Amino acid sequence: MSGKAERTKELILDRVYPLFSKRGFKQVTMKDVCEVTGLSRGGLYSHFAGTGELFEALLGKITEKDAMDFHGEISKGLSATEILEGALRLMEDEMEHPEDSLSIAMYEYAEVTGSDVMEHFNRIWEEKWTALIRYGIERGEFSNVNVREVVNVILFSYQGIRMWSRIIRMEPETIQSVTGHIRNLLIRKDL
Amino acid sequence: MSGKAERTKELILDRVYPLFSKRGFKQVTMKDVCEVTGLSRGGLYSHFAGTGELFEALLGKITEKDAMDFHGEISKGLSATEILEGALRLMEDEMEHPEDSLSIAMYEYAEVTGSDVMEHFNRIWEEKWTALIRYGIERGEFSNVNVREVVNVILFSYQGIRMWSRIIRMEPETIQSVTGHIRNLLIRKDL
DNA sequence: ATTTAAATCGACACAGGTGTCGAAAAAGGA
DNA sequence: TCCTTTTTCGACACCTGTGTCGATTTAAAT
Repeated sequence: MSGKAERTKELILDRVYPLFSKRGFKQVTMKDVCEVTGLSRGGLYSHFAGTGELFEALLGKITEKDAMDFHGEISKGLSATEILEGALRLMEDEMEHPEDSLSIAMYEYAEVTGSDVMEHFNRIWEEKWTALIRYGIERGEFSNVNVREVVNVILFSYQGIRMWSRIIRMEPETIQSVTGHIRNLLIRKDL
Repeated sequence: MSGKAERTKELILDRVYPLFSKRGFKQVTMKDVCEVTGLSRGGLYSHFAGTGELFEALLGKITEKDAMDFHGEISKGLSATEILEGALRLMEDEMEHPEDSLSIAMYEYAEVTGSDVMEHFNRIWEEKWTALIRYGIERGEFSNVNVREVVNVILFSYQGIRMWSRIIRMEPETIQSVTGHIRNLLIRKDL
């Protein structure tokens, strides 16, 4: 009788996503999960040992769809500038709608459990941006910037905005002024 | 008998600073405060109604010493470059020792209570950096950058690093690569 | 030294979360 | 249909924090 259990697990994971994306990790209790799934405490615990295990399972399910795939896009013959524009648009979307993303929950999860999920994700994004900028410089589309510096600035201002948009009112222009800066840094104007 | 109460309040505020700076806001309980002050629950509550009020009092006491006073420094006849170097060093120090600062606690406090402390502080720093950069441009020391863009990048990457250094291992060079970028952005090399 | 008001104590009731367990219900193979 | 195994239920005991309050101690004015 394995079918039922699997289906229930799927149901739980589906229902629980908005909970974590909107509230973060710490603010989600098993009681909330009960309400949103219609299951009882006992029913829940026979699938997941707690919110930690639940969130890990959710992460495992989500991680696969990887939003920004430079290498794939490069091989599709896109220019560095085109890829950059796509990436910046993605960043803007996520920064303007932080409630749809698990980033904050991941941050809190890492904070609470000491897990290294964030180091993992951070490294992935670092590598991707590094690859993109190198590619753009090689092709002569981008200025010859210090790659390490610019990558760090991109990643940290991105993360800074994400965290801060939770607690201070953030105008879209503020976000766009940062992505605009990145664009100006990279794209050569002397062509 | 007003003297005693005042002294006890001072004692509490002194003892409680490291608690908030090291653990943030949410992770500090009245029990912790009891331990660190030697007072009992009742004794504490007759001074502060809870960790919220306690933290607010701490903020009020701290706010006065304002680390970065551009206008004062400008009137002392310092060059924009000198002020910038001082500010960057301050940023580096705080980013390398986040456990000595109340920033994280303030962030969490704002998150939990919906208070606008952070908006306030954010605006202050925004104004100060704006003033500094304009000053540097006027004096011909800084490049003619887009002020708004650069100020936002500075503030957000600063805040991003501060948040993230809590959960991922952060090399000093990483931090320096960001302050280095700011320096390169601003200081003219064509002189 | 006495008195009075302020400051402190610590036991208490409460709130909201956790994880458990035996009993009940549902699923699906025979 | 019946019987076994899986799944689900919800009451339970526990934990950790909160804020309160009458009793007690301490400070300082007279």
